[in-house]
Amino acid sequence: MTRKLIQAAAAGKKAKAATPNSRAGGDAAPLSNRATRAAERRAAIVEAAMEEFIARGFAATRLDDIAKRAGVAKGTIYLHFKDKESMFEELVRTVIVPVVARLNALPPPTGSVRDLIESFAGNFMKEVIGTRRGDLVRLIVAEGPRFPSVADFYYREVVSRGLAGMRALIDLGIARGEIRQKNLARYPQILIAPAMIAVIWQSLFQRHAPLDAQDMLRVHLDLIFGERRAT
Amino acid sequence: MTRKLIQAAAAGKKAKAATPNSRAGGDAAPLSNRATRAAERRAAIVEAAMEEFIARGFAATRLDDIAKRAGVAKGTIYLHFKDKESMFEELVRTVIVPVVARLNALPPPTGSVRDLIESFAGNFMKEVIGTRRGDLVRLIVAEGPRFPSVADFYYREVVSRGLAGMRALIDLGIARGEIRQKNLARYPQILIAPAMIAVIWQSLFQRHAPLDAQDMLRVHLDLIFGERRAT
DNA sequence: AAATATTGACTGACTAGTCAGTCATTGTCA
DNA sequence: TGACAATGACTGACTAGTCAGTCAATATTT
Repeated sequence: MTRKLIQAAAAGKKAKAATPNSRAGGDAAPLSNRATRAAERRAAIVEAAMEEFIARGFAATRLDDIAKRAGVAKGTIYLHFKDKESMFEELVRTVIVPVVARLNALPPPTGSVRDLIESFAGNFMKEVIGTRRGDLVRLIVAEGPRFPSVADFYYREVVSRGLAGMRALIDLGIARGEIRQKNLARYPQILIAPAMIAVIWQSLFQRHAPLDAQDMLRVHLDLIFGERRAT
Repeated sequence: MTRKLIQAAAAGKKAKAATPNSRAGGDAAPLSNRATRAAERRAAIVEAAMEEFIARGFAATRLDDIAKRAGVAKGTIYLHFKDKESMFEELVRTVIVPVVARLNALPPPTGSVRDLIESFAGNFMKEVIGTRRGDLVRLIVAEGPRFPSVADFYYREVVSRGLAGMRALIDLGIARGEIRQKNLARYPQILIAPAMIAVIWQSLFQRHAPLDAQDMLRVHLDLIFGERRAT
């Protein structure tokens, strides 16, 4: 009997939740399609899981909390993921993949290398630092050692590609005479370093001393390209 | 009977360890066997706890494992620390404090600023990157958001001091004409950034692509001070 | 009605923290 | 000095609670 009441409540909740269908996609279709529905569920779980993992770390995150946040029963999670661990791994993949895709959609290389890098990095700052994505990076740094497969994946898909891209830009800059330091091409990490610092700073020390990442980046680029003449 | 063996072993250990009484205070005070022993225990617990926390993170670390590694019963931990959480916090303090102390023991500023920074950073690399201390930094990055008091402490004792020191050096470099970029003084983080990257790289990606931190540092300094003439 | 999807109560393994008891060490007294 | 008492550091079995993962019951879709 307790069961019945609970079920009724659950049913009510579901019915209610089904109406305000404010999904990202604007289609008014009833979504009675089972597959669509399942995909939505999965997306909700991924979203909720990311939130929780970022806030508490892998070990301290409870599946019950993820389920509650996703508006789903715990069992449902196991319809989509084998266990907590592989959920974490798949989650990182799921979130990272579209980022990689966008990286691959290269903007046409026009203008000076400095402008290219500045606009690219500026975009990066805006979309990563201080956002959920930035927190994800910190999460990977935090849990990487215990999830080699995650670290591997991240290295392969993001780090190595990102560095390769940076290296190409640096080579271009060197060829065009914009960059003096030829050795820089050996360490594209140096180009990225301030951005990484900003990500970490944001989540650890922002409250103590706010950091203007954009401005820091500009100073860093001045170091590489030489001081800029008046804008 | 098991008990007897353990006790005997402990006694033996104590006798051996009691001799090299290298306390900070130089007083030859007796330090009654008992107190010495307790201090040793505490040190063993701290050491073991650091190892475990670094390897597994805060939440996934079992006190039983720490106790076992320290050669101590679980209850003993609670004679030294209030609970797991405050153990973690105190542990970070305990390990960091001597580092800060050494930072404060400034080396006399002789030679060029570049040499100063290079030797300082070189030392840093050797003592931090790829060592337990480096792992501790990563641990702080990982757990910081969930332990504000740890992040606060680390910021106050290490980050702010380190940055202030760097800023002083940069100012000196600017005054002496070794550094062109005046704005660099506003972001000493840029000076530190490659070192942080190296710490993180070491623990996440070393296996995929080894990173010569020393060399990277050199390139980075070339960026700041200008390319170096032949060594 | 059958097939499929979802639920959430339940289980069992695991662990932070406790505490009554032990015993080496230290202190006291003859 | 040697015998005895007091101390408190240390132990580890135990408690109380947590949480990942399961599955029979229920709901929904076809």
